[in-house]
Amino acid sequence: MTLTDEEAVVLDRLHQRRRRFVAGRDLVYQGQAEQSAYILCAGWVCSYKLQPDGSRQIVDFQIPGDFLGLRSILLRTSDHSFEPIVDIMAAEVHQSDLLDAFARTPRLAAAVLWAASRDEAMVVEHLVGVGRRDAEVRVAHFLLELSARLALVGLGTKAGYACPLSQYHLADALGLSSVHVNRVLRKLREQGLATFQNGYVTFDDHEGLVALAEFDPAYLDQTGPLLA
Amino acid sequence: MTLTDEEAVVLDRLHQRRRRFVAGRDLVYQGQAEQSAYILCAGWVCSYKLQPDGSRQIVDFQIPGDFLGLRSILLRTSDHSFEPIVDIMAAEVHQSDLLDAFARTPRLAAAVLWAASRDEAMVVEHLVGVGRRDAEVRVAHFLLELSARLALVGLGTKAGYACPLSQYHLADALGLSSVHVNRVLRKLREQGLATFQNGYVTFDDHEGLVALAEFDPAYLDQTGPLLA
DNA sequence: ATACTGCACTGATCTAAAGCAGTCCTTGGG
DNA sequence: CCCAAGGACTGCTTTAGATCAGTGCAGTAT
Repeated sequence: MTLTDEEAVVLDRLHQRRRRFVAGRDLVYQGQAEQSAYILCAGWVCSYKLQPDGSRQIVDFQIPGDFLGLRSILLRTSDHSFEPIVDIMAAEVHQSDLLDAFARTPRLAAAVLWAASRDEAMVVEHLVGVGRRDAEVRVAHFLLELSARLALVGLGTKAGYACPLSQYHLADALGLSSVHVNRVLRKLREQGLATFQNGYVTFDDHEGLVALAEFDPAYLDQTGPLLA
Repeated sequence: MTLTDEEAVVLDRLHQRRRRFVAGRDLVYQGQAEQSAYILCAGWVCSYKLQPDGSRQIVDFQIPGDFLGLRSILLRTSDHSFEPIVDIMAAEVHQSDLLDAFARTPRLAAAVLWAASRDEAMVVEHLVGVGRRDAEVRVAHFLLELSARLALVGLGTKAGYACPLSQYHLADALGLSSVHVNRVLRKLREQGLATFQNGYVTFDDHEGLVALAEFDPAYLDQTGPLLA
């Protein structure tokens, strides 16, 4: 899909208003003005849902380039919260900006919604995986998943990548206790498959890990939108 | 969002070509012509994903009125399969029809994608629940969820509803073994909360069940699209 | 130099749910 | 009428992972 001039202009305008946020404090609280989304420029964010029982399920991680909170301004079901994992930089997008842009360029609207739908599909993929695999496979798969996503934006290789997540983040994302995550990581390390330490993930045996996780390397081939 | 005449016409044209399918045999195999979606007119369908280990995760159930396979023709990631649970009637929608409709009426495209995104959000909701709750709460919640959806299309009340699902379906949807589903159903029955038997779900104590499941009755308030 | 805090890490115990193995009951076909 | 097949149902055993209750260690504040 190639953009018309007008679409390009509209799209560009969305990238104004950069702001920084500090790690740990939820985005909504910081960016109080209720109805905004963000485009993440630098840093990591996680989107999560609190369960009635107090535990939280991390639904997805956002890395630089990802859209963030799109759904919450489109369907005002303020379903998730967002926590910056490190200090981040993000471009703020007001609801009015977006709706405005959509009204003017419906093709753009379709494209954005398409992208949103695709992301959602990946989340489903992830959650399905979480439900069925056992802890070790889950962790292995997760590390590979992240690796693939990061590689797309040039933030990692087959050897490893920088990763600011704590074991608690892993636990909340994978539906495990942090204790168990720790044990599983040790096991992966002892088996010489992967090392998760000091903010860095190292693939000691990428092949072996892929095999263990039954990871499909075609995982996120970016087939562009059909809405040409 | 009110439709223009053209949009109405285009939308109408999608409802041609009704077909029937028999229970148990996958839709894709029956409707071989690879790129079609369906609008379900009568009957129940489940969409599922096979896991590498052979088990399957039922991701969602479709009831009359639901769109079906939308994603597979929009993002050609043929991610799910569809199995009719009973004999069904569905309107076939070819990929070309839809893309055609979208090109002609972008606002319609946005609306449809919006709906798709909303459905997806509900799936996420469901899967998150599956990951965290224990078996009893999971089953209770599921029965209520279904009830709410069915009530919207006039197929059930607070007293109960007709439900063609087997205990195996429940198991695959909730990520439990059928054995365990059976036990949990017995427990719910013995506690006088709900009865799942002979193709019928009866809420013996709706209040109590809602309490047990921590079910949010505002669950699926249909907030319309903002894309007016 | 000392306390406090957050993260990584460990061992021991407990439990929800899986897996196994089988019965009963209904339905439909030969 | 008998047999086969699928769904519902049960008891027993096993296991993955949670929970509890810590230790060790770095970084920062006092």
